[in-house]
Amino acid sequence: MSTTTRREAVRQALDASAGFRSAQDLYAALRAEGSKIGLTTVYRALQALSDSGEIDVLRTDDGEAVYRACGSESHHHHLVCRVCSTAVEVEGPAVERWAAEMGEAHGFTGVTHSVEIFGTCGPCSRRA
Amino acid sequence: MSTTTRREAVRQALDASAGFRSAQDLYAALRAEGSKIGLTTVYRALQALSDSGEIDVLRTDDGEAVYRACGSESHHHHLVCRVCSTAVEVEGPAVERWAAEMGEAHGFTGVTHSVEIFGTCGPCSRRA
DNA sequence: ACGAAAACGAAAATGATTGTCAAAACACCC
DNA sequence: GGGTGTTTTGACAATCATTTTCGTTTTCGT
Repeated sequence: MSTTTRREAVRQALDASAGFRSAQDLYAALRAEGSKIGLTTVYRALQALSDSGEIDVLRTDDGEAVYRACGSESHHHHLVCRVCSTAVEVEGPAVERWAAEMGEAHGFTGVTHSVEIFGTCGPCSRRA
Repeated sequence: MSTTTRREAVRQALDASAGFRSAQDLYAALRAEGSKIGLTTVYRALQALSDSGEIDVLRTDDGEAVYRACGSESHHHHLVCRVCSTAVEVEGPAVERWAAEMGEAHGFTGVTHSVEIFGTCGPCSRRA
């Protein structure tokens, strides 16, 4: 195929969806499209993509890792639908500042934070 | 004791530590103290305690669930040390408001959020 | 085209968490 | 004290996402 091959296929599969998807999920989708890709490779591609900061990762409540290709390369957070897992990128300068201040105030160094907002999106709410 | 003995044992083990601990971890600690408790029971106790809101749960980056007995019953977040997992409870009214607003602005309903701050605490920083 | 190095994929291994199920602890009544 | 039904418990097996392992195939530089 084309360039750094299979990784591209995974990235495209992610680009094609608006929300977060699990590795197993992406694997199934790719196989369904006829790709002969292996599960191992999907995991490796996702690992590489998240290491290089090209995609975002988070953990669902039941411990499964889910991934998403994001529009902006800069720091941001997500508003995720519990039902269809569609995600909207949001920013909150105040939150960044607050987190940094809290860390400093308690003598912590190398402070980072994780913020996710969950809810049911409009369409899914109406459908219920 | 009305509220089962085993659950109490787990709660006390949690109370005794300042940070987040994993189920496996607590199980090992209890066994080390001579308790004949089973792993299954530890999980059941933690489940029950978190269901009733008596303890907080979060997932580490590698997907393991960790628990903590918190001082306040009200909504709050944590500043957690990456090294020793000691946790400080913090509040951020501004963050709560921001999360709610974001959800509303995008037509989401039943909005909740998860916020955790990570860093290396003073003592652990110095030790490095 | 040729060999080293990197990428692949199938199957086995890992490790946390959950399900099963029979035994033990308990409650309540006689 | 003895019955009897309910709840809790824990050893062990089952699940399931994620990792490892390890040949095999591709990619690349020359």
